[in-house]
Amino acid sequence: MYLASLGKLALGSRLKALSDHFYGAADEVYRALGAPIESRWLPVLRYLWDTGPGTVTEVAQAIGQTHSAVSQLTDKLVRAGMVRRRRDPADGRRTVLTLTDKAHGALSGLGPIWCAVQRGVGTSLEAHASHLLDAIAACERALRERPVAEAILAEHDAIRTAPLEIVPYAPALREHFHRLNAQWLERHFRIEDIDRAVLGDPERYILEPGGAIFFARLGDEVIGTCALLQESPGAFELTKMGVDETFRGLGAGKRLLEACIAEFHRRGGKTLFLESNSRLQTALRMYQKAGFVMQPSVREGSHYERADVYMVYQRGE
Amino acid sequence: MYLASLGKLALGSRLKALSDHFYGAADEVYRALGAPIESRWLPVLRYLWDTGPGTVTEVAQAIGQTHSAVSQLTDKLVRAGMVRRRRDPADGRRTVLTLTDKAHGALSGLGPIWCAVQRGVGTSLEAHASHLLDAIAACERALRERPVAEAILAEHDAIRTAPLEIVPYAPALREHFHRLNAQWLERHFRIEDIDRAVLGDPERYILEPGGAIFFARLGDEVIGTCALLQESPGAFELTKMGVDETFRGLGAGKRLLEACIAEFHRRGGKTLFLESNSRLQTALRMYQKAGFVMQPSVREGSHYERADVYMVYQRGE
DNA sequence: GCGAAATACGTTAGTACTTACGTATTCCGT
DNA sequence: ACGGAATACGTAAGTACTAACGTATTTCGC
Repeated sequence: MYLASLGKLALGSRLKALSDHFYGAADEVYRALGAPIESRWLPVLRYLWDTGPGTVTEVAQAIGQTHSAVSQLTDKLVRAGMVRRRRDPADGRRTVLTLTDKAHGALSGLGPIWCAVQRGVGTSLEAHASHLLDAIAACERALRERPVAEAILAEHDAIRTAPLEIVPYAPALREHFHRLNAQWLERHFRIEDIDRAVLGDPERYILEPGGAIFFARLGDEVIGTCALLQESPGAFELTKMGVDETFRGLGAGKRLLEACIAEFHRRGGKTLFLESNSRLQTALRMYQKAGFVMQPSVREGSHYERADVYMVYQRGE
Repeated sequence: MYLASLGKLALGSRLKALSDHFYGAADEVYRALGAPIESRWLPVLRYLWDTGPGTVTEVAQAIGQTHSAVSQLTDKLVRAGMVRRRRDPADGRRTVLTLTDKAHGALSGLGPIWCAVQRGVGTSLEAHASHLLDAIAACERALRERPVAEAILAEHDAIRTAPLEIVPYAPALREHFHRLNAQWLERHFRIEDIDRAVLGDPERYILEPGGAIFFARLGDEVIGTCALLQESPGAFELTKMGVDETFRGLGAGKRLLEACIAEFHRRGGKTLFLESNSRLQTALRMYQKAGFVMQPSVREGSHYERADVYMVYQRGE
């Protein structure tokens, strides 16, 4: 699913879709069993059922909606004969909502259905349902304490003011080389033996044969890396390009690519190629813009199982 | 929050609220930073940006919405000058959506904002954000394989056909006594020392002093329990009433209560009381209906910290 | 005890979708 | 080659909300 690849950017859309799915399923069940209620009524009806008559604002706060929403929903419930509106004699501003006898009759027959919903969701989603509920509860709590918008703006400030720089390999950065590459390998593919070797000892597998490794730093954070591997004298492979998922879109990949190409020229390389996978469309477009040209078939004797794209750098772009 | 107490029944409502929250936060950020887009545009714009021009249906499937929604959103994007509609020359039915130069310019400047969103949501919600994403992905997958509505209807069928019966204590049921009580204790309070003792060895603490324990079975499952404890000769306490959360609403609690009261009479008891907590409104209403009357103050020398309600059974109801 | 502020609620207008439907265009079997 | 089925899309109508506003009623400060 495409939305999943957007990560936290598309949280709203995915939550909405899930929400609609559950509402739809509930209504399907109510219809199939002839229950005289709709899924959207449930919070109001259950609240009045559980805690007795209540005012519009009280109900609205309990179920996390605006008083207008409750008021409009009440219109429908009154029309359906489930709820009565009464002026509060003690406070003329308030409207007290009360379940009618019809509603009491209807709701008391719904026990088995609600029970089936609880259990059916559980059997259909297994443990994921509880995980989802737990995650929702945790997020509701966190959002009440720390507004997201503020946190995002603070992050934006930090990102904008921190300088983005490309630095060459240093032993202290070895673990970052592993971390940044493991991230995308694990997400999209799996770590092959050759990856494990190279990521574990980049000095031996990349630097000693005459290659180079660069890192992108944003302030104190190491957010990306890319390597230039000398395959044979004068023939270089661009490989192990990885940018932290949460730092994509800052141009770190492009800067790393430029640094590698410059290094390739500085060393008087003759050919520069790369192998990649067609799933990584964003990366492929970046390679193309930098001057790599798609080859008609994969490279012979490729190191990687996942390689289904072979690109070669053409000097003149 | 009231909705949380409804468990899986209110999943739709809570997901919707969360969804709206994230949309709102995103829009707040876009406004604050002067970004020329809205949160609802993101899936379409990002799709076109990531994978190039696409048809209405193609976009709709990728972002999980109807073609109508995409078509109407396209109207807005065209009006905003971000997207162009073009007839597909190869297939006159299709409309190809393309980003305008203006959109390309706008989107290429949004990298840092999207990056800030990813990171800001992460810092605000900490690990909960990833848990939520994982749970969403897992549920999306599960829902595609097993429709919830069917699972619910199957559960309903099983519940309706299984007989609900009340049975007395048997050693094989001891673990159920613990399980059913631990469930509500852990959810609402904490397990006190006296609970641990009684739940661990009900034969010694309840049966031997002249009490009784009943269980509610639904088919093969043990779904509830309740105990009658002889405090002093002729004085009984109703205690340890617990019904599995996913089996509430089937009347098991009421049946257990009736069984205990009948047993109290059978043993010629003089007084019957219970201690509870004002948070357990549903249970209190059930006790009231069964003939228990709220006392003005808590019982002297109560066993429990959590007790703030004291009720005494009045024969005549 | 009186006027301003706060509150409670309903109404209106608007948004972001959905379902249902109508109209092109293409596909496909004969 | 042609008629019906499938498809692609747009439009209309409806739903479930929210935000904004208006109008009662109550509360509060002095």
